[in-house]
Amino acid sequence: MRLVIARCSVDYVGRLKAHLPLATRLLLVKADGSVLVHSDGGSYKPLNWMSPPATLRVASPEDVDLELGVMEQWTVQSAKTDDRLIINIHEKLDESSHDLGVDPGLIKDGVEADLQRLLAEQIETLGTGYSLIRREYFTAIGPVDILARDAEGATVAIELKRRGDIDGVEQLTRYLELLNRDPLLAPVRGIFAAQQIKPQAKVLAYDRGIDCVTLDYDAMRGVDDSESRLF
Amino acid sequence: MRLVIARCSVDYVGRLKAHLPLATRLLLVKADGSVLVHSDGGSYKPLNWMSPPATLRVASPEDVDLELGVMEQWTVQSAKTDDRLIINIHEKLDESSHDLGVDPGLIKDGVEADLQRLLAEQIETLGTGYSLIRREYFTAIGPVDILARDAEGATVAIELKRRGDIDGVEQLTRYLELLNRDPLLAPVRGIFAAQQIKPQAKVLAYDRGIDCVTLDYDAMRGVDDSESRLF
DNA sequence: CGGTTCATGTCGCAC
DNA sequence: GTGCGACGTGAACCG
Repeated sequence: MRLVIARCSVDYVGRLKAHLPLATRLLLVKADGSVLVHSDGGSYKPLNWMSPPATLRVASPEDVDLELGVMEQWTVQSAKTDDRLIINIHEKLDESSHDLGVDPGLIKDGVEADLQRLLAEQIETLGTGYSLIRREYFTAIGPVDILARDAEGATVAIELKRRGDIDGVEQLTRYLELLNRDPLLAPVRGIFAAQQIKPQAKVLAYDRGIDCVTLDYDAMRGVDDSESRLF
Repeated sequence: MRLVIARCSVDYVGRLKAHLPLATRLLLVKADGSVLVHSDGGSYKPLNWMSPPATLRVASPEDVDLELGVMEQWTVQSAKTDDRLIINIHEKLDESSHDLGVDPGLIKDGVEADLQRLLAEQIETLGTGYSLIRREYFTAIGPVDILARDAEGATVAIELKRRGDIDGVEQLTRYLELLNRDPLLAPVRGIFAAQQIKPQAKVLAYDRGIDCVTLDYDAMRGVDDSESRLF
């Protein structure tokens, strides 16, 4: 990993065009040729960047650029697409290089997959008498997160989200339309389950006869035995 | 901006939990208190991070951590939420600090707004005799990108995307349903216009009587006079 | 390799 | 501040 603090301007040409005027920034060159241009604010997203795999070519500036004060020109070329990043360096304020080795990677807990596993194990959270048919019930247009049976024996399709948005309701609607064409399953009800559900997603859901359920992940994990996987 | 190369382990607790085992990484502390943990690979997304506003507190490790080899413990606390990042530093390999100043920011060209402006100016791209009614035609469920009239005088609702996906078709469908309830406008046709349209989005669109149009941004910009805004 | 869906999405704009 | 949609979305998973 190479770190350069430099006064530079940056141009990106690819899926769109973008330009960064002359200013002091951090240039981060990773081992795979990717480059990140960071300012001292914003969040984790760089001002501009090139994704790996890419190659960095360093060149002396053309005369016209030289006169504008460019001391070095970097061209970062994507190996797969014709995306290109051009960095005109006017002044290098600091530079260092470090060997970091391969990272063991991130371990996560609490993503949708965890939520799905917990809800499948605790399907009675939705109501007394509910039983699981199966997770990831496959249809022609994609898998339904959970298929269950309610106390009356009716089939229930459950769409699960961490954050319940209008998209999720549309998705569940498409599944329900398809599932209800199957005489062995029909009639199929829908439940939209999420940790948070946006008001208008709720409105749309109820308008289509879909029930909404807000899930408490911590409570559900508390019930589960294997709660302490991470620590 | 502060840069530290350190052997460290990282734990995040917030919307989910995440853990990074001990390894050598770059720790980047920005002026607004945000922290980025980068490895020497992956892409521009850090392995872990804390978004601003946040505060970094440096503490001596507890005895139990000290015995495990921790020389310094960073706690990065989000100012708005109770998200927290804990970085156990075992060894600092390098450290530097730089004053970057405020960045003038990124200038973009070629995003959906540019596409919309160009299509509105060149509405005849869609067919002879087309005329613009207005951009961002407001409805109760949101603005229709472009409302136009075709050669026969029929109203046309145009949904514009850079990448045409199934979502866009759903969105346009909702608009059409609503617009067709208005006797002054009905009947309203739909056109789904994008730089690229996915095959199944096309299938869904045609199934609903929506036409698809693929747009050539470079050609449209070429027609436009004010092509050289960026360079 | 393409298709689909999730995300600690982030970001910017309009209300 | 909040809601909403675009994004060079990126990243993971699955065929």
